[in-house]
Amino acid sequence: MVFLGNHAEAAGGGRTGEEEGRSVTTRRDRLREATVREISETARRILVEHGPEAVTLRAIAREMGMTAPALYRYYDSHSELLRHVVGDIYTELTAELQSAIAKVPHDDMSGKFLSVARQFRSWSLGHPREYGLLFGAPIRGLAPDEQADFAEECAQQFGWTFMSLFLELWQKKPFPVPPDDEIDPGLLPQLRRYRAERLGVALPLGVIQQFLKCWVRLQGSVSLEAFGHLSFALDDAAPMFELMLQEIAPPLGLTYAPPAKE
Amino acid sequence: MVFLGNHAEAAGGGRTGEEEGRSVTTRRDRLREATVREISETARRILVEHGPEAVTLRAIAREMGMTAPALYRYYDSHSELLRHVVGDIYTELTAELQSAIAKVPHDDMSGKFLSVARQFRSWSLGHPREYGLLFGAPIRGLAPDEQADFAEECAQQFGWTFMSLFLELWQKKPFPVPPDDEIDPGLLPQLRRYRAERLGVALPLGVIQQFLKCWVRLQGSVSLEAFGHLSFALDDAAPMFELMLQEIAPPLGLTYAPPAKE
DNA sequence: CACGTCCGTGAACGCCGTAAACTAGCGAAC
DNA sequence: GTTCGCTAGTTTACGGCGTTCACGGACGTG
Repeated sequence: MVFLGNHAEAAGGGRTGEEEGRSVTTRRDRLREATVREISETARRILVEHGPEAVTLRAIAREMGMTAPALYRYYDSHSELLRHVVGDIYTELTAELQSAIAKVPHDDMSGKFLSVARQFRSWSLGHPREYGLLFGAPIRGLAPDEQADFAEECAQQFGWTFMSLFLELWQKKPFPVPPDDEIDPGLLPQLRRYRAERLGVALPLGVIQQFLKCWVRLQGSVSLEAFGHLSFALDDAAPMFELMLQEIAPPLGLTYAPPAKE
Repeated sequence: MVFLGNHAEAAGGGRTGEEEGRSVTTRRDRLREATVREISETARRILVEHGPEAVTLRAIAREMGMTAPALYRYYDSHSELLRHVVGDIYTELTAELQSAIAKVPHDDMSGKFLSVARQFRSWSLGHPREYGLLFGAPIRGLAPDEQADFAEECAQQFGWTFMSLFLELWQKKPFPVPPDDEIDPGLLPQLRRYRAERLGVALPLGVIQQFLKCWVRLQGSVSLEAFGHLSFALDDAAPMFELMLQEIAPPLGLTYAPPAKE
């Protein structure tokens, strides 16, 4: 599996001419890395302050005191730059979720589950522009290149955060899952494939089905709320979210507890 | 309440100089209306064939054998044109859902419910670009003007399709709903406001809560699938959708039935 | 010192939305 | 029946966009 704990690496793509192996951090490389970081941060700031359509090469460069073509020294295109920003955001989100898990006592699985779910929601509502970029309609900087796409990799890391919590949950205290012969025959091969290709661990397909059911409810709720598609009726959908958590928890052998008042 | 059955009206905004009341369909008006329709259709076609970012004024005009500034005779801006396209799509979607309801025997509420849910999903998967425009991250042609926004009006009509089915369902055969004092106190005033401002009918708040719960699951599932956020694990999420319907139906007093094989 | 590599600029191309000035033609009024 | 006003369209133009290219200057290394 992918599963890398740290995320500050894989920066330079290995231009020609280096002799492999030794001190890769020449002075130039350090400057370059700093610039790359500044580009991402600037793009992110423009995204937050002025919306996704304002994240143009010229605006980023202007903000940095450069001209637009200079950015081509760092990214091949506007799309690629955006994809890296997306990757960074995924990584940040993943870190926030991990930290939400870590804040809970190690054996309190119910607490971990509720904590990560609530943190996902609150991050999403607190970063609507970023959320839209990550989970909105797949339009702009799309077209994942044939190469290992940076954003895609970070997205998998993000997904793995939930999946691994789910695995831990089932391994520590198995909850009832449907046997294979009660699972929709059209779903079985897909679950099998997912288990083989992405998980690579032996576990009942019913666990994966249960995971997907929960995931759909969780991200479905968050998406609707973050995109404003519940505001036709509600200003604050938090109670609906908690209601969903109340429904989701028991079948997983978890006990619901209301959020700690701050 | 709004509730207008037909939707082919309210075209001309009533320019100055007419003497009110009589034959509003002068020859010029007819031509103009035809052009307006052609603009929408062209924009829609470009959207479907080349994606949302290709729907530019110049592209639409080019396709119609005109120049871009001519379109300003019909719409004040690119955004306003897009909002009208959005409205048209909402209207089409609403019609499809209504027809899905109408295809089912009048007293078969379970059938109606399942039919409209499945039709919503299949329309969404069959029209991903349109779906993204309607329900994606709120970015592009946004900013609903102070005036009665056309797209917004069509969206409400769309929402009403589900809400009215739900109402009919509850009126014909009431299902159990939580009493007011079991509803989250933070949710109560919101439900009350929604009932007063948008529904204007007397019904228990628990019904509205139940409606919202169902709506979140339904549109949440469809959104995730239509935006490709389930493809990390599944090629075909239909079984997951059916699983959700199986869970949703009983609490509403409905009996699930698998989709008719075509 | 000389060289190559990298970072950045400026100008340019073809898109885009939009504004303004202008024109051909229709419909109605004198 | 001519005239007039309104309408639907054009051309031109401006600024901003992504992107390409030719150029220069700075840096690190031999």
